[in-house]
Amino acid sequence: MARGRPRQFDEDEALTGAMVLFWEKGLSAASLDDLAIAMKMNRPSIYNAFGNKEAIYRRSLARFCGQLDKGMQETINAPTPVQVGLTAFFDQAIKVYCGSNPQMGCLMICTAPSEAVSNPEIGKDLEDLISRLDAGLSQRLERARREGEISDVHQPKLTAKLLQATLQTIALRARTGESKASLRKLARYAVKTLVY
Amino acid sequence: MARGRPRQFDEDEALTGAMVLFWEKGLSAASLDDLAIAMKMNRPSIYNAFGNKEAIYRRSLARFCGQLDKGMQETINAPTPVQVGLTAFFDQAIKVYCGSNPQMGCLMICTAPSEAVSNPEIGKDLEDLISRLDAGLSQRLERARREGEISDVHQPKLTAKLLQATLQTIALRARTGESKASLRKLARYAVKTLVY
DNA sequence: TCTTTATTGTATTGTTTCGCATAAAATAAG
DNA sequence: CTTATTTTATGCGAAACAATACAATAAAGA
Repeated sequence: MARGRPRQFDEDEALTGAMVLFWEKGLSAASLDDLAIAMKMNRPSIYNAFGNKEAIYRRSLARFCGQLDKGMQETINAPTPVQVGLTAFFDQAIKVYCGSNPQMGCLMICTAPSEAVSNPEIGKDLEDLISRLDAGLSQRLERARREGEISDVHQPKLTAKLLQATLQTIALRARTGESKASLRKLARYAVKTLVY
Repeated sequence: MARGRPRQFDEDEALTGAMVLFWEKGLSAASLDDLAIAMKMNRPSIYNAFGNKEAIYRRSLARFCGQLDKGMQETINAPTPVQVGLTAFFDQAIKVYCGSNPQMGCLMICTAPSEAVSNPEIGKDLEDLISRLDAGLSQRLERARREGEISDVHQPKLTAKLLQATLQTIALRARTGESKASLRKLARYAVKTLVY
């Protein structure tokens, strides 16, 4: 098997390169030449292997959000108090948002909205991520309430949205260069204020 | 005075048209042809009167944020209880974010972040708006605390950031088509939960 | 009326863009 | 060794792009 000429690029590495490019520039401002450099491929190979720019962008989104969602499920559903799990989740996100190159924030929150109106599929991708995070957070809060970990006054679905709001402001503030320390402080205050 | 040939375009109307275009598409995805149509001008006149695309985008940001900031100062500093002022501020923002054409959200929050890394001046514009809103909200909360309107447990600067987080999530959710009713419910819950 | 000043519209600049056609290269199967 | 299959690399071409040159136009001032 593997009939023809073997591939010279590593699919995973190429997609990672694409993701980093889009993370920095968004979809519209990234050219195919940028993309070819970032993926270490030439344009025809890109089209052959992955399709056009938009397809690769959406695939980058999917990969990024998959990791984010999975990270959330793991940290907030770990066998720890709900506040500990949430704090761990925020800390993890802050690490990604202020990662290697600071000023990055969240690929989805910082680059998809500007495309979302003229490209409804990207709008749907954004909506889906928001819904999934709402649902995951809300379920964890409901369980915490059932198990008597938090007060009855909470409306889990709305508190979940405020926790996601915290995540989003962290993403946006990271993009403007706010420090990890400041963002961690904000995250801890949010958990303390919203979940008790 | 007004020496030469009179202008055929209305400066204010042209800038409004440009703002609406950028609000929908962001900076990079909007072409000069789009801009010429939106501003009802031809390209040379645009350059002559306003400079290049980026300059017009940043001017649109400034105008939009000026209105937002002014609206906030007026509503939250009105002679009403702090919760009432905050609710009015959110309601006003929701009206703008879900205005004429729904799915718009906030010009700054939804379009500037994607440009902020490759264009530091836009990053600065974003940072400045966030700072101004933080400051305005924080000052109002401090006054409320001094005047015994809210509890001593609050840290005004951090609570202000969570209120802005609420504003930002409203902007992002509006961009994905979430309904006014749902956003208003979220805003009311945020005020109730964060400011007491 | 003639000059000066400013805006308009046409037309064109050179560049960048995307997507693809084509041929060479490299491997597996027959 | 030959054929079939797949990826690579050069590079093309049409379209879109940002930005400007230039002449025509329209008003104010002298």
